[in-house]
Amino acid sequence: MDQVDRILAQWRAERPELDVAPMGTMGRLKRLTVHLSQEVERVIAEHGLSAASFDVLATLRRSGPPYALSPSALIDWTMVTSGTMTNRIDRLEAAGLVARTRNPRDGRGFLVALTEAGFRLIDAAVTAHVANQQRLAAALGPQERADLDRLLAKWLAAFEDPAPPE
Amino acid sequence: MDQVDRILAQWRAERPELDVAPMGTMGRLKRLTVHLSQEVERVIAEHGLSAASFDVLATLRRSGPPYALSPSALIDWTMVTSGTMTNRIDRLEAAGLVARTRNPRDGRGFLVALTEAGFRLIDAAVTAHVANQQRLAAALGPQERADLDRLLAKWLAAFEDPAPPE
DNA sequence: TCCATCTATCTTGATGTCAAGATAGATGGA
DNA sequence: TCCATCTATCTTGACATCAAGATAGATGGA
Repeated sequence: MDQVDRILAQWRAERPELDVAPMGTMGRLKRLTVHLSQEVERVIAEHGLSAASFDVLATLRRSGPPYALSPSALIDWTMVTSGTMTNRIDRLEAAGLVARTRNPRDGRGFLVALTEAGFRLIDAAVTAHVANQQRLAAALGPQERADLDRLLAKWLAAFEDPAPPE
Repeated sequence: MDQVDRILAQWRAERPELDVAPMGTMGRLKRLTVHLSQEVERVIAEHGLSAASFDVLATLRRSGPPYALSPSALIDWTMVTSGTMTNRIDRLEAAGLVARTRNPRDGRGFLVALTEAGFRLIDAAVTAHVANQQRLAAALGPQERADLDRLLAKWLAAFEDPAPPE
């Protein structure tokens, strides 16, 4: 009997004709995401980063040399709108962690590149982040983690096209 | 090979010493939550509500007669801070969907009650919302949904105390 | 070459959120 | 009764986000 069970019990008393089983699963998904995000953001904040900044820096870092992508490519990887990405890049640029350069192939666009400081910071932050994720995942056993991963992947496939973003 | 798989492949190429399996599961969890939230908010918006407003109205509705709770109780149910809840109540009050009354038992506090209009609106919105959730959950079979629910509940138990919020 | 159209990015305005602190009333022990 | 302390709620200021629209450069066909 967790918080979600209590919510479902209230609905069954007030609106017994509704089938609230999917609400239970989606409620657990949402609440779990909130709790995990709070833990993840705590560790990221220890490196002076917000989740939004970490997201962009990590995307650039894992893209490999020369650690530079267009704002459009960053948008495709991160599930945010163009306005949000402009704002994220502005803040990272002001912090000296990325630099905008004109895209030589397209005068409308830019390339956003990690600076030396940005590279060092995200490399250290990612190491701590991955260790933190392992700690959080330890609440489930190896088989359970594999089962969960498979189920999430199947559900996610209902939304995400198999084509790569770039 | 979904978007998360592509992200993991990049990390394995750039930082092969990191174990990114938990990152994969948590990434799927996060992305799935974003997609599901977008779908859920679309239907809620058809009733003129934001997810934040829906959340408060639904909490009041399922609490049963007299459909009134203190801001503190609403905070406990909804995982937001007191400042956020003040803002939510202000907007709902301005829209005529809830009313604040002094808490007769505690002069510091209030009771937030559904108005007649708020009750009618949330009852209609919840009906559509539950149908929408069933549609979204249909991407998995009955056994898969049950398995997923169990795994999420187990992980969630690492964060949520078994004690009720009120 | 020109221009209609498309695309990449940025701007604007409104929401929603949190952390930290302020305020006012409740509470219990001396 | 009084007061130190606790608690419920609100306020403030900073971010983050989105939708819609603006701007400037790219592109292809006439």
